[in-house]
Amino acid sequence: GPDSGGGFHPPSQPSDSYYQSQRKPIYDAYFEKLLAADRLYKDGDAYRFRFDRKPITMHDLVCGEVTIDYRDESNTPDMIIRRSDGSYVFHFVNVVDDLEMKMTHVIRGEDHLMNTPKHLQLIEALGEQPPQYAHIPLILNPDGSKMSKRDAGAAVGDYPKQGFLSEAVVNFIALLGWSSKSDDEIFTLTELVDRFSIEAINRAPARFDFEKCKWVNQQHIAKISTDRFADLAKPFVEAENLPITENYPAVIAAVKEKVRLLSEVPAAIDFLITDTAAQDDEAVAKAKANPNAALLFELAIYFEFSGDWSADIAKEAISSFAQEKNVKPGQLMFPVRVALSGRAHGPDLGDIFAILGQGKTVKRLKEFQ
RNA sequence: GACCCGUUCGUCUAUCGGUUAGGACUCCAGGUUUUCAUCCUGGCAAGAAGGGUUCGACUCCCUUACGGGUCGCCA
Repeated sequence: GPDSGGGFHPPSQPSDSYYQSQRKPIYDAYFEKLLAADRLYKDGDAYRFRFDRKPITMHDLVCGEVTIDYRDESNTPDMIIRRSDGSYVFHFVNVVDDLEMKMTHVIRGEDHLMNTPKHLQLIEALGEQPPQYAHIPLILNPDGSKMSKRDAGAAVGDYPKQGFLSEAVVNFIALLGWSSKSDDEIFTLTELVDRFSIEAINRAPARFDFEKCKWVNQQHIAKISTDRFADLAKPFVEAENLPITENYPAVIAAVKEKVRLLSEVPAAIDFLITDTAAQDDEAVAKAKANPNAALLFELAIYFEFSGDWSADIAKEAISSFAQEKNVKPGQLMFPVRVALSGRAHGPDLGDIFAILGQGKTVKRLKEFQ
């Protein structure tokens, strides 16, 4: 339908003209009203609305009192409201729809601020009462330039694709130009609804900070259940052609607090579910240079003859083995981690032991030469 | 160009005439965690500039600079 809340859909979408054709009788009626009030005049086959030549003051909930002087005709030429082809322009259908729907508040981007006196004039000419307006600041690119539709972060549909949670995105965007006036920043949707107020919105445009957006996302991931996290992460895992094994729940639980984006999940778990995961060459080289790397084969044997197998048992085994060899367990853990995962960072070592199982743990330790 | 709106750490922000200008993200340094991460502590870092008003200004006023928005038979 007509866009009253910012430019999110492309111009001349078929649905728009279809929508307008359905509602044409309604628009025609309002058009007749203006015609009868002698506020319209022809310009070719189109119709222009004659503005009242006086200062128009709006009382914006965010911007406060703003006055535009319509006596200056050069800056405010009478506007077309009906095109030569009989269709109505945005300003007109927008006003009529808001009136018809009995809108009480119109909250939209600041790019519409200068349109508002036009709408106010239309509403006054129609003898109706205007809604309350709130014009919120626009969001800028990280470098301060204006954000256009193609810029990163502009399309809300891109966030899920990049691995953001919807509630995290809502939370982060709310923080752009608005503050709870407290030190709290992470809010669920209901908390946000509870705390948000138009009065607390700033007037200056804010820049989009991708890093903080990711941090907010991480905070929300930490808050959701492991089950929901597993469901949300699944499409990303499948997109990387990784199998959803029966130990997927355990695998996913091991990395829940380690990722900031859902899209980071595949790379965080691949070594747990396949044997062909890419390795971090730098970490591998560093681990091999570690003096304790020479002990890994022996540790593998030690593990191999351990009767039972669990995260705790394996950790215990490392401790006692380290004691035998007179090294600190902590120093043994880095090369073990790299031998098992191929990288320097990852899940808790106990989780890795448990998920990989005794066989794979022993095998990877032995092969790490 | 005209007309609107704006300007506090790199970024998001608190402050509604009197504060060592606070918090968050990022970064750095410690600490906890036998590992990774989390977490905790500390650190770096700000009132665009110039004039006023005032006992006193980030806060009020003016000018300049800079940024954003709007000036369509687009939405």
